[in-house]
Amino acid sequence: MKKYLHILKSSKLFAGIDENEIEDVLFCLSAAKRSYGKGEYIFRAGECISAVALLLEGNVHIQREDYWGNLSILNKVSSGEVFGEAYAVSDSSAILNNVVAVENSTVLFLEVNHIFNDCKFHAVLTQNFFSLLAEKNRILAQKLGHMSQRTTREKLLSYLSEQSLKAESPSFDIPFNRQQLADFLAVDRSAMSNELCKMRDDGLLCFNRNHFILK
Amino acid sequence: MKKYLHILKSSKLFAGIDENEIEDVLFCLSAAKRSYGKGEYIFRAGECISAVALLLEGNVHIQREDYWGNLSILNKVSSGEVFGEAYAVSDSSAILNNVVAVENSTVLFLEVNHIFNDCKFHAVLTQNFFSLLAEKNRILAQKLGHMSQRTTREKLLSYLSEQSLKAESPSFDIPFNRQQLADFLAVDRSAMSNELCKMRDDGLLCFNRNHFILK
DNA sequence: AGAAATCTGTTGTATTTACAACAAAAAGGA
DNA sequence: TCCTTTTTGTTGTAAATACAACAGATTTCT
Repeated sequence: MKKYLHILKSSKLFAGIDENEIEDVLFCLSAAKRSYGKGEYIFRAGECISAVALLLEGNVHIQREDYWGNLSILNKVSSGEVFGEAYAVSDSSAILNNVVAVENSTVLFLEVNHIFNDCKFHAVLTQNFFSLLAEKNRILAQKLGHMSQRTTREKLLSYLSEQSLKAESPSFDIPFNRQQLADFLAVDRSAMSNELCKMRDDGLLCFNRNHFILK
Repeated sequence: MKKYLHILKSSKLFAGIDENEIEDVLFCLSAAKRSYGKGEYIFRAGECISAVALLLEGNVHIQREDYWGNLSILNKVSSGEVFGEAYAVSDSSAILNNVVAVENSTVLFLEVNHIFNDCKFHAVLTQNFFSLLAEKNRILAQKLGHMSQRTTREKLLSYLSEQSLKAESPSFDIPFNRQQLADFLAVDRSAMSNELCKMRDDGLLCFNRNHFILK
């Protein structure tokens, strides 16, 4: 577990908690670690969960597959980030999406309802968890902003602008390849690829693989 | 304020709090009431807020308007429901969407960060607020599910199925007229209207105004 | 290095959607 | 009630997107 201390220390859930106290918190939250191979499912739609997941290592996608093999990617989770939080609290309903490891990943499960216990870290954990839920909320609202755009070009610009803003630079990498980006924005890959090139011809941006520069 | 006690009592934020204690809680949260006329803005994109809003009366839309007059409705809020919660907690960023009264409305503003104060209701308010944030989260994820559908027909079916499930009946009312539903699903109204009629012809459903029956 | 697999861009066609304009129906106000 | 406004459905055309198929480039694996 020591191996992952730096991840935990810098995760938003453990903000303000001293490094040598983290072990205590993990115990208090009945932490359990598990590893997943590439392509393995961590959660499946329909499940009910009582633990939030903190990604220690790897990358996972929150996604949905329909009968016809269409894939929609709701969100990408990188190491240090938390997922499942909205479905783990108290009386919640079943998960809506599958959660899949897109590469070998290690996950730490934390019994979220234990943070209401009267332990030493109660107050700070509660605050952190609040911020986490609120932030996830804002991320989802932002994604809805992209998805509400009517054309592929507008969706791309909306998404890329956000990424640029997040990177605080017109030059940045995105965490998706073309197929994943298309599944994330709910458009056809080849049509999207085509549109990207048109945007480049129009002088809006340039790109190479997953590196983009907005003009 | 007495006039609205039944709304407060049944709102999720005040769940588990006794009717005669509500006044105390309101005081603790520095409650402030304000009324808005139809079409008036309650919040504007870009603002930073420290109070959550609880709708006492009326209806509001969380929406965005772009340069060309296109409108996107993110969500509808009915009386008793809370909005702005993701942007009011501690260190949050600016609001992304406008919040507009679609009819005459009365709003109660509550200083959300006061629930961390050590008052008598601290624990239950915290729990309630957690559930609220988690639920809003799930609602947004569900809407993303609708918006990820590739065709207008699929979007409609996804949305209407959810409404039917929520009503626990194949027969139900939706809270939008055609234009609003189109703005909610980010499609063209006339094309959507057309698609609805085709779906009726295909025997998938029938409808009259905002009443629908799924087959 | 060489082979296999994956990723990206390109093109043409079919389908879907947006847009605009209008008519009918319903709701609201005087 | 009549008039006005709003809402909904309808149609045709233009534009955008999905779909399929393929070629070149890049990465991965042995």
